[in-house]
Amino acid sequence: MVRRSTVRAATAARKSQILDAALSCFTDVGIEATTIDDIRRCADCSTGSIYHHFGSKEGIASELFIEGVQRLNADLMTKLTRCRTAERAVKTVVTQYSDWVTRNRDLAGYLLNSRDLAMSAEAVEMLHDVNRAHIRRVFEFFAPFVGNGAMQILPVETYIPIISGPIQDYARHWLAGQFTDSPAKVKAVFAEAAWSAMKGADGPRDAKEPG
Amino acid sequence: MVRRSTVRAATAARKSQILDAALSCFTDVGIEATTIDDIRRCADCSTGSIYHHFGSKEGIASELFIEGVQRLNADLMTKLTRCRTAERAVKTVVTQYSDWVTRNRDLAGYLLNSRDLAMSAEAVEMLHDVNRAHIRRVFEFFAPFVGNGAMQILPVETYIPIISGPIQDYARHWLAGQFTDSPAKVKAVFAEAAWSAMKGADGPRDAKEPG
Amino acid sequence: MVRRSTVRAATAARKSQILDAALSCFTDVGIEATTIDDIRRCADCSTGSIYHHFGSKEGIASELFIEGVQRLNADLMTKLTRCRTAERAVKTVVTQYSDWVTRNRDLAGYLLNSRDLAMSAEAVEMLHDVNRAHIRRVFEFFAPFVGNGAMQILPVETYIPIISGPIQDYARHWLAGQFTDSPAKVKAVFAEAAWSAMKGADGPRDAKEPG
Amino acid sequence: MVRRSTVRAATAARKSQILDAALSCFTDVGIEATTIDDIRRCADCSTGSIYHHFGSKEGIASELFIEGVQRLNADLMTKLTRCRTAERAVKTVVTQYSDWVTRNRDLAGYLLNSRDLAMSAEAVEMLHDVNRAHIRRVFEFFAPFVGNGAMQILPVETYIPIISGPIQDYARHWLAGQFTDSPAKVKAVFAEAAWSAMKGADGPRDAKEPG
DNA sequence: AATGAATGAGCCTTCATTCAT
DNA sequence: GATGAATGAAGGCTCATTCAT
Repeated sequence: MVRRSTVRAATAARKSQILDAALSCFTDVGIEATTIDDIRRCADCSTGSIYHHFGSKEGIASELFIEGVQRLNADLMTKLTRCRTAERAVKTVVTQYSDWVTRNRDLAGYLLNSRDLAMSAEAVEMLHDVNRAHIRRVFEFFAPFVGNGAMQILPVETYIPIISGPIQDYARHWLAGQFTDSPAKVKAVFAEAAWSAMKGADGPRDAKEPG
Repeated sequence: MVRRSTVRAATAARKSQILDAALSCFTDVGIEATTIDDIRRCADCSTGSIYHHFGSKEGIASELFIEGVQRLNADLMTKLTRCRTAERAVKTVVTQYSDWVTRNRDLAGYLLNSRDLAMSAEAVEMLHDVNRAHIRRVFEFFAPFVGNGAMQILPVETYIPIISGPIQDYARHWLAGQFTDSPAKVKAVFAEAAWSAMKGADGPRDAKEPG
Repeated sequence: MVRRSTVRAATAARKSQILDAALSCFTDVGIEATTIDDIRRCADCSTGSIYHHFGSKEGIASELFIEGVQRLNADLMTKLTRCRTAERAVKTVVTQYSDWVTRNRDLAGYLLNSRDLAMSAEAVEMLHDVNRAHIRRVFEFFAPFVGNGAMQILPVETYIPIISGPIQDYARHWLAGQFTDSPAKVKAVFAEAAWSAMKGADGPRDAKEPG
Repeated sequence: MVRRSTVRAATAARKSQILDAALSCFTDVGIEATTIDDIRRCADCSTGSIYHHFGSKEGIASELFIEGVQRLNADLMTKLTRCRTAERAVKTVVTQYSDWVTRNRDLAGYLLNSRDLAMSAEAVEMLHDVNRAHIRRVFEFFAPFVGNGAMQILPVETYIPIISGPIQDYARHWLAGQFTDSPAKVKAVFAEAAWSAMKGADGPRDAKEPG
C-alpha cells in the first residue's frame, strides 16, 4: 500500500516535471517548434521516459491543455458561486479571468493560443466533455439572472463572447508583450464594460450589492 | 509595353493562384502542417515556380497575411469615414468586421489564427508599419468623439478589445464550426453591446443619427 | 526438496507461458516485428520477468527454435525406427512431417520461416550440434537401404531436398493460408512422389511391407 | 522528346541504382536489418532521393520483389514454350530455376526468403495479379500433358511443390552457404527426380525427345 | 522472482530549399 | 519563368535492455 502510493507519487511527480518543461518550451518557441529533445533537456529526463508517460508529443500537449482548462474552470466556479447578484457575477467572470491569467501567464498563453492544436480523437472527446459540463454549470448559474430581468435576453451563443471576449483579447495582446499593464491592473475597466453590455435594459432588478 | 504588361498580368495571376492555394491549405490543416508540396499540388504548379515567386514558405504566409490585413483595414476605413456619429462609428466597427468575416471566411480565419506566424524581420517591420498607420487613422477618427464625451475616456489599450473583442471571439468560434449563425446574422447584438460599453456615462452628447 | 521442485515447476510454467506467448506473437506479426512488450502483454507478465528467464529477445527466439527442432526430430526418429523397408521409411519421413505440421501449425511455421533468425554464437553452436546429430542418425538409418539398392545413390546433399522439399513447400503455402487442404490430408500424394523419386532404378529389392 | 526521354532514362537509372544497392544490403544483413542509410551509402545518393523515387523502405522492397518475380517468370515462360514433350517441360522447370538461381544469386535469395515481407495493400494486389497470371499460363501449358496421360493427375496444389520444392530447398541451402555445389551443377539429379515423380504411372505416352 | 519506470541509441521519414536543365 | 529531381538536416518515435525497489 505504502509502496504503491510511493510509486504513484513518483510517477505523478515525473509527469508533472515533464508537463512543466513542456509548457515552458511551448511558451518560448511554440508547440510546433518545440522538439521532444527540448522537453527532455528541460525536464532533465530521457526521451523514453517522456514516451513512457505520455505516448506522444500530442499526448503531452493534450494533457497540458485539458489540465489547464480544468484548473481555470474550477477556479471560476469557486469564485462564481460566492456571487449573489448578477452584476457581481458578471464582473467576477472578468476579474477572475484577469487575475488567473496574470498569475498563470504561461498556462494562460498556452490555452489562449492552442486553438489549432491537433489532438487525438480521444483527447478531443475528453475536452468536449469537460467543456460542455463547465458551460452547463455556468449557464445554470446565470439562468435565474436572465429570468428575472437582471441580465439581457440574448442569443445564447453571444453571452460568453460579450462578457469574456474583451478581456481575452486584452490578455492575448498582453501575453504577446504588446501591452504593458497586466490584465489584473485593468480588470475593473473590462468588468464595467461587460456589465454595461449585459445588464438588463431597464436596469438590474436585483438590489445593488453593498460595497 | 503590351508584352510587359501581359507578362506582369501572367505573373500576378500565377502569384494569386499560389496564394489562393496556400490559403486553402492553411485553412484545411494549418500553416505548420501545410507543406510546399501541398501548395504545389493545390496550385497545380511546380516547386520551383513557388520559390521563384515567393522565395520561401514564410514569404507566402507573410504576403498572404499582410495583403489580408490591408484589405480588411481598407474596408473598415471606407465604411468608417462615412459615419457621422460615435454610435454609428462604433457599431460600424462591429458590423463591418462581421460582414467581412462572413464574406471572407478563409482569409479571416487565417488572420485570426496566425498570431504565432514566424515572419522575417522585414515582413514584421512591414506589418507593424501597416498596423501602426491603421491604428493611428482609426484613433484619429474616434478622437473627437472621446473628446466631446460621446464616448468614454478609458485606458487607450482597452478600446479595441472592448469594441472588437466580442465579435472576434464569436467569429473565432464560428470559423471553428462551433457556432451556426454567421457573424453577419448576429452583428446587431454585438454592435449594441459594444455601444453600451463605450458610450459616454451620461449618454451620448451627439444627436442620434436619423435611421 | 518438495519446495525446490515446486519452485522449478513454477519456473518452468512461467517460461512455458512466455514461450507460448512469444510463438503466438511471432506467428501473428513475425519475429522482427514482435516487441518485448507484445510478449509481455500476451504472457501477462512483466518485462523484468522475461529478462530474468531468457536474458534477451534473441534468447527467447533461440530457445523456442531449438526446442521446436528437437521435438520435431525426436518425433521423426520415433516413427522412423519402426520402419522395416526403404519405402516405408521414405514415406514415413513425409507423412510424419505432414502430421506434425498439421498438429503444430504455429511452431511449424516458426521453424519453417526463421532461417534469418539472428542467434547468439552459443545458440548457433547448440543448434548445429543438434542438427548434425539428427542428420547423422537419419543417414545411418537409411545407409543400408542405399547400400542394398533399394534407394538410389545420389549426391549426399540432394536426399533431403528430394524427399522433404515438396511437402515442406506445400506446408509453407498452407501455413500462409494459400492452400486449403492440410498437409495431413494430402500426405499420401507427397509420400508416393518422394518414393517414386528415391526408389532404386530397377525397383526396390526389398519386399513390399504388408499393409 | 529527347529531353523527356533523357530525363526518364536518368530517373530509371537512378531507380535502378537504388534497387541494386538495396538488394546488396538486403543480401548482406537482411531486409529488417538494412537501414535507409545503408542503402543511401551504397547507392551513393541522398536520403531524399530514395524517398522521392520509392516513397518508403517498403516501397523499395516491394518493387524489387515484384520486378524479380517478373524476371524469373518471364525467363521460365521463354524456356518452357520451346518444350515439346512433358518430360522436357518438367525438367525445364527444374533446370531453368537452377540456372537462374545460379546466375542471380542475390535476387534469388531475396525472392526465396522474403515470404514475410510486409507490403502495402497495393503492392500485394499487384503481386497477386502477377502471380495468378503466371500460374495460369503455366497450367495452361501443362494441361495437355496431364490430359493425355503423359503426366499424373494429382491434386492441383501439389504439382508445383512436387516439381519445384526439391530444387528450391536445395537452392535455399546453397544460398545460405550450407551446400557447395551450385544448383546448376546438380540440376540433372533434381530434374530426373521431378520427372520420376510426375510421369504418368504407365509411362509417358508421348515419344521420348531425341537427345 | 517480479515489477515497471527509466534509458538512449538509432531508425524511418519529412520537408524546406537548391539548382541544373 | 518553369520544372522537378536532388539534397540533407532534423524530428518524432521505437524498443531492447537495465536496474532500483
